[in-house]
Amino acid sequence: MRVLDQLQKEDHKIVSSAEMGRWTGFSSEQIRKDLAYFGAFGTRGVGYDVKSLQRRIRSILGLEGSVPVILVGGGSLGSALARYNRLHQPHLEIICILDNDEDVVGTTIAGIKVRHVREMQEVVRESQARLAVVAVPGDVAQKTVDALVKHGIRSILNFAPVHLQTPSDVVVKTVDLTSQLQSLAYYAQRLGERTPGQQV
Amino acid sequence: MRVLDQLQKEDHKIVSSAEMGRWTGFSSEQIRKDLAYFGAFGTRGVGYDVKSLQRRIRSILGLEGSVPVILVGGGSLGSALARYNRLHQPHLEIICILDNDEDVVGTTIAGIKVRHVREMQEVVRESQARLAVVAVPGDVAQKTVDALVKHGIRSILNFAPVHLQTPSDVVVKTVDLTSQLQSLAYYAQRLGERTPGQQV
DNA sequence: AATTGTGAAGATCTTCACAGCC
DNA sequence: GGCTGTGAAGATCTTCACAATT
Repeated sequence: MRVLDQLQKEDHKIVSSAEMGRWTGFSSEQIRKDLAYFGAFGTRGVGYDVKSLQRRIRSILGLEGSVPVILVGGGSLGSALARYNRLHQPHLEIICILDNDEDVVGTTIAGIKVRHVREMQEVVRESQARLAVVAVPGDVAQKTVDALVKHGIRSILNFAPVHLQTPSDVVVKTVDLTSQLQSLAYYAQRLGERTPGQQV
Repeated sequence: MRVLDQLQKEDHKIVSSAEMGRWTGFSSEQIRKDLAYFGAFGTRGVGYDVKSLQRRIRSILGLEGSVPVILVGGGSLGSALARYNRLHQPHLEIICILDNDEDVVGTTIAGIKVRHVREMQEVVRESQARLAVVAVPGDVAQKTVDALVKHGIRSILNFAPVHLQTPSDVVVKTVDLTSQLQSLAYYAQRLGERTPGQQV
């Protein structure tokens, strides 16, 4: 999606699986297999039409129209995410920030209203959001996620450093920044050793 | 590591692979296989000694003493990362922030000095850092990484939304927040379907 | 001539199941 | 009795290689 958006901006009409491979680090076969899984999108001997592929992937991802996202946690990480302007792209919209700190509730971060966590149910209902970003401390993350799931959230991007339990129809993706850095420390110490794949 | 630190804080002496599995979402076999790869750390019939396992993993990861980390990019994401206190844990230390904005250079973010990117070589040499975090705009990320590698950085945590080219002995881990959310949108739209694994 | 879409082969990762040890 | 460490089996993922198509 990212590569297609870029190519479209640069007015490229056609792109091959090999080119997409170069821009993403995947092999061309992998690109073709993954796209073919959802249908035949390309033209043999030619490649893929940038605009039409972009439209079809967007539709597969469910990124048509405006997709509402709820952000829970208005601390330093939460507000950075709210300000992170790449998240303010046409199809994803952080519609509300929920926090439990009365001093923050009522204010605005990056133009987004901060409301109290206790209004979660209302906010989910009003917005029909199915997607949430969790940026709360680890010790309240499970509780937060349980509440989100109860009110209808189906997918969660979690920045709290804990493994979350959810029903099998709710998808959680945890991004633990400290763990990421710690695992990179392993490679940083092993100087001189050369291994084939480097993008971890 | 995260789980072991927690268990140690709670004064647990012994932990089994099954318990670690519950805390991380991995199967107990997976935990045992992964640990066994580095040696026999447990005691049959008993489990793993929390403190000694913690020490051994810390040593394997190269997290003994203080590991210096350079952060490039003092924008909203960069400074949020600097302020993110879980990264200020005993063994990882962000020793410097590099930026190209003269207005930010010379200031301090979360107690960390901001210096100009042109001082990169000096900063790497002084600190002997091998680890860097890249939080710069996508269009300058490759250039930034090339410079970091040239000056001796071996592992990079990249938040720029681009695939980076590096020599095979340099490890890059890219965290593209927008892509993460976009892929979660896919699962959010598929209501009602139940699939076995949910932690993506 | 070029590039997709895809079976088949190959490689890798995960789970099973149990011997070995405390 | 309980839990680790690990070969073997099973499952999944990736690459190869080429027919199909423009």
